[in-house]
Amino acid sequence: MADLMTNISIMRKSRSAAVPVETVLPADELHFDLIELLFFAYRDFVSDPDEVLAKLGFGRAHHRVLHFVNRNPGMKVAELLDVLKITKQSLGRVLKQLIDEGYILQKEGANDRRQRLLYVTAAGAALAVKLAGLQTARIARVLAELGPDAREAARRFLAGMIDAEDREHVLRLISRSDSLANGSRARNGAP
Amino acid sequence: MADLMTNISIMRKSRSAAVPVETVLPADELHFDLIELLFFAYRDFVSDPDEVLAKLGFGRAHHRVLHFVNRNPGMKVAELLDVLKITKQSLGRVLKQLIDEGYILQKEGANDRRQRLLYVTAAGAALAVKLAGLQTARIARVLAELGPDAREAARRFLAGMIDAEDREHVLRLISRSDSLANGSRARNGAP
DNA sequence: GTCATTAGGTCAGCCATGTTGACATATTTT
DNA sequence: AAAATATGTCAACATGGCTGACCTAATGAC
Repeated sequence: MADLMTNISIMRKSRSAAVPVETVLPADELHFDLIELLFFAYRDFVSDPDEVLAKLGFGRAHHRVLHFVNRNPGMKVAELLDVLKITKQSLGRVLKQLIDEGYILQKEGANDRRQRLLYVTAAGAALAVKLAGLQTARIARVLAELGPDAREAARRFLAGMIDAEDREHVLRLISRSDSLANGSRARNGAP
Repeated sequence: MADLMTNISIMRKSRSAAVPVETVLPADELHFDLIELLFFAYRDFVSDPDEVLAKLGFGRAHHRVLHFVNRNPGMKVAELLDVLKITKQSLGRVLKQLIDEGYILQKEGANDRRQRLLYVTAAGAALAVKLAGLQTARIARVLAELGPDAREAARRFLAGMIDAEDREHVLRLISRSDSLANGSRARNGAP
């Protein structure tokens, strides 16, 4: 623990020095504001859906599953596991409930009959859109307040925050969903 | 559940119509990209601290407590509860561990002796700074990639995402911490 | 055609962190 | 003296992560 304090001492000294010292991470440049803003923003960002979900006996875990299945109709269980980065046992619990209650259904893969491709039902799509609508309303209000460049700036900042190794994969997922979701939802809404 | 589908139908129709219909929330304007970017960005944003904390037997809950106490030396338990928006029982569990393991300590309030004012110890400050440094490194990389306006744009976007009722309070907390943290950490590091 | 691999499911139990409700103690306020 | 406040604590429960073990069905390699 003592070695950790060394950093602090270095940082204090660098404050009084006229020229910047080669500090590991100057305390005065810690982005406390953005760290805390991310915490508060995310907390409130998920709070609107939470209320709706609670009435249905669902939680955030259900929301994530429903959201990504809605956005990627026909996705494989393995893909969903990869996106959510949870274990199949954790996924299994919430997925089973969503299936039992009629929000998601599975179809055998055409090529590979081991696969269980995931689709939202009509009710599932409705709920997913309702929840996305709540979050969109919050986002849209902010973007309207901030002007035309805010959206792209937010996109770039958030995309940059993603782990470099995952970033391309995630961005591809997001844009692939963009093109898929509208066309396929109409066809596959109740497959 | 049927009434939920009404929205969908309206939205589908608005797609094929030449003129925009008065939709509740057009599906084509749902901010799916930002919704998902926030999910992935936040997930990775907390992942670096998580690894460090896990080695110490702590979790995210400990991180939040340590962070805000470090940033607001001498804050009251009630204030911390208000910021974190959890119950005192939940807080009590993690706070007790942080105190027992020497990262946080309490002092009786000078005016009101019922109060237990919270301070980080030297070890607590070191850990808090270390964790903030990890998150700062991620943020700094992004800001450097995006140019000089990115920081203010991110601040505005994230601040706007906070519930309107809380926003002023939170922003005051963040700026109050800015002015407090540096001066008081030196004085109160080991009170 | 057999066998290893893959996709997925399931059971059992543990852990972290949130919740409610009830109650205790010390201190301050009225 | 009584009421209100700040904090702590016990007990019980829910959610949603985790590991480990084991199962079926289907595919792919040889």
